[in-house]
Amino acid sequence: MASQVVTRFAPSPTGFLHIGGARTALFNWLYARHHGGKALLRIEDTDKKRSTQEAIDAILHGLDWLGLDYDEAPTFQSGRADRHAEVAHKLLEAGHAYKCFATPEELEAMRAEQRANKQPMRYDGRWRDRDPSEAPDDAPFAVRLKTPLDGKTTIQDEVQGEVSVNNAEVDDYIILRADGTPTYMLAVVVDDHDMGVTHVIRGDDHLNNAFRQLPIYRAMETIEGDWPDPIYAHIPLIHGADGAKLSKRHGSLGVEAYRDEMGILSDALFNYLLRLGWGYGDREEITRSEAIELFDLSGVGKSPSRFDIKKLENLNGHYIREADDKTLVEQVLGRLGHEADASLLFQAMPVLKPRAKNLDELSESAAFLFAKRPLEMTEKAAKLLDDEARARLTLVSAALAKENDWTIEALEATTKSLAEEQGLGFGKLAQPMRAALTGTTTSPGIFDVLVLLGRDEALARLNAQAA
RNA sequence: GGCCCGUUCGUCUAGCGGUUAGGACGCGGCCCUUUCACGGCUGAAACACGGGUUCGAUUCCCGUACGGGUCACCA
Repeated sequence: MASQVVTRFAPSPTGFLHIGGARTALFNWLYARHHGGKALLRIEDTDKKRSTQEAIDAILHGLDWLGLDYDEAPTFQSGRADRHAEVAHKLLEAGHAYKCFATPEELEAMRAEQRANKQPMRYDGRWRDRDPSEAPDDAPFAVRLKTPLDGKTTIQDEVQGEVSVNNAEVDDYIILRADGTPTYMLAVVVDDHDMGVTHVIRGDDHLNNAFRQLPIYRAMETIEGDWPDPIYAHIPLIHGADGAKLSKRHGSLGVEAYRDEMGILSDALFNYLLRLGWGYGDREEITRSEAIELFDLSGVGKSPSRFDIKKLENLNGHYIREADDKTLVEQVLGRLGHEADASLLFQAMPVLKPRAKNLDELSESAAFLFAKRPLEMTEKAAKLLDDEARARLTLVSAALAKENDWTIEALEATTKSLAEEQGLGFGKLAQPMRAALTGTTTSPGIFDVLVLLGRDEALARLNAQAA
């Protein structure tokens, strides 16, 4: 029986869930869901100095907002140090690891010399074959993995293809520190094994680590068996618009910043991240369920991709148009910063939402509904309301005041016949109306505005600007 | 510096030996139109460079250049 697919997302809680991490999480989640396997989450919080509870919460909330759920409670790496040490000791006993008594100062001197001689900076194996009895009594020691000296290791990466590294490139790195705590390299392997992870999908900044981690699997396989190599998939990193590594300055914000500050919808970010570095023919707009159905590692590109906010916003506009009005009303209400009439907003939503590419724009476009007289005018609107325009508003106001049927159809008929009667282009009436009614020069159709505002408010706003 | 990875329009990508090199975002034009969007049509825009292999290379191989990643008792 083929083993079930198990993937994991393993962030270090040293900051928010940024775009790159979110995409790694997404690909892991999609791969598991596509194959009917398990998606797991592991918090790599072994660096106590840099890990914070705030970061853990931010990551959890970010994943939740994106709609990525996990099949088991998160594993906290910090709670598994004993198990990691246990494996380290098994490796030690079996001769796959050894005690290194070199001091940090000694190692730094070694590296300085290598640097000076332009040699690769690697541990030189000085304690690899030395008898521990040569060490001073009670001297502290770290445990190093005894990695193969020659030959080469090749992996079949699901994204990068066949990748080989000469074993000589991999030095005997530390798996257990002098204080007995495990290093990242050991912890990852032990946790992945214990969690039953079959597919390690991670950023390609870890590609070299595969060749460091594999020797642990192979050693443990010989010791106790049932430590098969995982399948690796190293996905390219995301770069900023300028091609440089993503930083806070250009796009590597936490996902909650996209939600709160930029008014991006979860569905839009999900879709955007999916298409960044992955393609499926001509498909652009892809729903969550389609994504699960279509996603595969073979569609992941090998080159880094740049973050493009314009495309995200375009997609966001699409999802705003698709979103149901009730949800959008809730979102906008939270952004308006004042008490607003939810039912009026709901009524207006169908004509508001096709015009917005993010929730801020949507909220701004709704502001005129709740504005108090006298309306604040934008510069353009004020300029538009010259004496002639005000005179026209008087005519419009008078004509509309006689209108009993306050519907789009009736108002349009009345206004258009007035324009014809006066020998005016319709725009000569509509633009001043828009300015008077909304205080701006852009809005939904003018008759939609009239109806949404209601007879009394609409006439009052028109009269306020009429000559 | 050693090692590893990458390179199709500005950006995201399709392509998997023979295509007028396709789509999307963005940009220009036109249409729709009361504004702004939406929508429709349309235009400009790419195989990094040099060698091979081959009847034929965007596609396969090797270099070069340019990007990126990684080399801790961090993760």
